[in-house]
Amino acid sequence: MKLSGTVLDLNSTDYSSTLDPSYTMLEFDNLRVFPIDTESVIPDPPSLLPQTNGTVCSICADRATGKHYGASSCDGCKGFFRRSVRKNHAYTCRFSRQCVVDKDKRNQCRYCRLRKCFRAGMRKEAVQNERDRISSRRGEGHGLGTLSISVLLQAEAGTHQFAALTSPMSCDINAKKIAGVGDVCDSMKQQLLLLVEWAKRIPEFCSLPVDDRVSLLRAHSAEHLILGVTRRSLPYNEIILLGNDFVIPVSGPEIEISRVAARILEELVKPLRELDITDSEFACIKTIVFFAPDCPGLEAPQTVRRLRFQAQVLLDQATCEQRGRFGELLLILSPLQSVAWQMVESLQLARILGEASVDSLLQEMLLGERVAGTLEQRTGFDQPRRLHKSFDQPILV
Amino acid sequence: MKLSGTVLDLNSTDYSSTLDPSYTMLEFDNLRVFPIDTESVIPDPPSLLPQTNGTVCSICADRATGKHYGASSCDGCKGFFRRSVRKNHAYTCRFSRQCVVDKDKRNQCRYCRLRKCFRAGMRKEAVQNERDRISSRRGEGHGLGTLSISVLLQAEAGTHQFAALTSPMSCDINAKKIAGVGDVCDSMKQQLLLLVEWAKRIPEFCSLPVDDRVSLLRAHSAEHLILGVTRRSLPYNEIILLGNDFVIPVSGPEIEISRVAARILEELVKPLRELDITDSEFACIKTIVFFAPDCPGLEAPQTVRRLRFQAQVLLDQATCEQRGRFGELLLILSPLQSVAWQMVESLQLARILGEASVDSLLQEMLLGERVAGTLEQRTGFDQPRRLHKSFDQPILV
DNA sequence: TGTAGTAGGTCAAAGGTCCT
DNA sequence: GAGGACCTTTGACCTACTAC
Repeated sequence: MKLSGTVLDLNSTDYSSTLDPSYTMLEFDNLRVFPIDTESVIPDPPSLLPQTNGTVCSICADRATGKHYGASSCDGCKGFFRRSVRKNHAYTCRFSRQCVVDKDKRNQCRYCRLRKCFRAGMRKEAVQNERDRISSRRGEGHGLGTLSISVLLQAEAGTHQFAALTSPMSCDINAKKIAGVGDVCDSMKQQLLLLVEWAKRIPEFCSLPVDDRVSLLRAHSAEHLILGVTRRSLPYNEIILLGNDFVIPVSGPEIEISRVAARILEELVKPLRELDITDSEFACIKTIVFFAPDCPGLEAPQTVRRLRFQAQVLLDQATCEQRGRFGELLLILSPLQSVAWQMVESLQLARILGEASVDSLLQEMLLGERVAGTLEQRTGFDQPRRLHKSFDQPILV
Repeated sequence: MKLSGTVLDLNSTDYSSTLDPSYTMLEFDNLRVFPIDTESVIPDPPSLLPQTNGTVCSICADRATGKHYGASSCDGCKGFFRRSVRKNHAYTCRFSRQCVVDKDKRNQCRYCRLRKCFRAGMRKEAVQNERDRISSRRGEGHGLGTLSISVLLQAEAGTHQFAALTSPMSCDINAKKIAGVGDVCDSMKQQLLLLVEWAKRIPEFCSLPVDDRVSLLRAHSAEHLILGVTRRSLPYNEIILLGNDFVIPVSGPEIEISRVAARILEELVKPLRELDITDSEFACIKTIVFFAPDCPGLEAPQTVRRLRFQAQVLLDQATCEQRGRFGELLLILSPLQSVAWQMVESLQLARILGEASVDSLLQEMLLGERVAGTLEQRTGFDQPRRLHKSFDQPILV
């Protein structure tokens, strides 16, 4: 820590641009409490202020001495990361894994500091063995698998963009309308189409036989709906937020719907919020759910199994060696499956009672009923098929 | 952290910025502002101190262990200064603030000792905030984790012994009889009672509130049945082996039953055989399934969640760092849950069709129907309850 | 051949631990 | 609870290797 580093350094840089915005926001919000009006506080000589992102440690906001292990950081965080990785340290947080990591407090919780190192982009592979050098610098594509975090994150981002065009979300949570049964069905339909869009952005999916593509899309679509609504609802306690900007309160007028909403909040939102799940982790989980090798009628189950294997190894990496975290995330899949089934049952009931008019897409994907060619039509999968009989090339954008 | 300040900093006139004005330091402050004795303004020159400079504590003349907080000092004075500053101690001198501070008498007046620390050049700014705990030394008993592999293996072994007494198994697989619906129900009942025996052998289970014990036993009993039959059937390809020595072939006379058997073989036995699952891993998985924190109506869900966490960390350890193995094992839980549900549905159907006479224990544990006191009666959980109203001690052997 | 960038290493002086 | 002998961690500063 150099002398010039003061609290005022915090003013100078837009941290959110250098860090994954999904996790530390809370901490940074806290930090920003003081410095919003910089001009009025002290007119610092420009020379003392870090000019670029590169001069600030993305872990603790101390002055950075360069890029280390993949993240711009100070010597302290650099040394801390190296020691932690070399000695294979397993720290535990004495609090609730939400400790603030800044220049002053960085030594107060090693668990949270190490987590922040990983999240800022430090990679343990970059720490070398004692007394030896890595020969090839640019060896970035580590691993056997073809799936990569970046592909998954891009697929996610692309789909979100796509969704933003379709249905813009309002800002004020209190202004949102409570969903009726019809709104829920609309949202589900919309989200299922987004799932197809998402899948199309994964090259490994596109290389599968067309029948397997359809099978996978149908197999766990309900879980994907629940997963999506869970992610969207992470900030809330009493409501879940649908993709079409409607909300479902836990104590709403539709008993059956609210029951599912309550389970989503209790069994999924709550634990995931406590874990403070990252975007990468979410992307991996979605992929793990998607590539379901037990899906009935699969032509290439071993390929799907291999893809799921890659995805779970990616998730393991994404959890940054935090003791128990990988397991806790995978264990979310059980309640996810359970809640998804309850949702499907509710939908079925609603249809029987005549409360909901179930679209043929919902019928095929969620209720598992064959409606001739629905999925193929909606997704454009059938077109190339007409062209050549044994089509198995990537089709889509 | 670079300590740019030198001993000479004490000469600076702005005492208020370096000294806490609230208590003892204020007096020292005053001493400097109105110097009664001029020596006290500047740190004692090393030459005036007894013996050689670096090896002697400038406060008490004990052997120094280095420079601490700006003054060459012994560990005692170092620790004393840190504690005093951290805790903001305000000492007072019982005499006339002229106490001798040497190795023998340094503990006789804390006021004079602290004053001498400051005068020797120690600066309170050099004392940092509290850090994270190290706990590398004594605390290997990792306080939280009570669950251990050996307890789980013993519970397993004990239950198997118990089972061997009840129903001995024949050796020749070809000699075994094909199970009818009644045999299946008998086997399930027997296995459920064994599940209770197993649970009783886990002290952490016995320490739970009695209602939670009952809830956990009911919650995932179907999965435990499937898990048991999976393990028993690991050597086979075309049949599953029940606990009462009957078998179910995948192509048997009972279509509904065989369908479940086929899924068990395909989705559970096959992948677990490929992984060559060990006893320890199996024991952990069983425990993970058992301690289900989302189980409805739990009094102590956090305790159950902690136990499951311990179990999954144990499983992680049991996989011996083999890349991807832990994830593959946890991902078995999805088909396990799915197959278990299908089994329950089949059972329900069989009961409705009058094919099976479902015992009240099965009814309560598998079908989730409340049959007054069945579980409590069968498992002996009610006896102590009758004895005292608010019973919550471990009951069983 | 130099220089920027980022690995690796060192050790004084912080920290914490735990028995007395 | 405080003292202090003893051990761990931190981080400022340094060297070394590689790519341009």
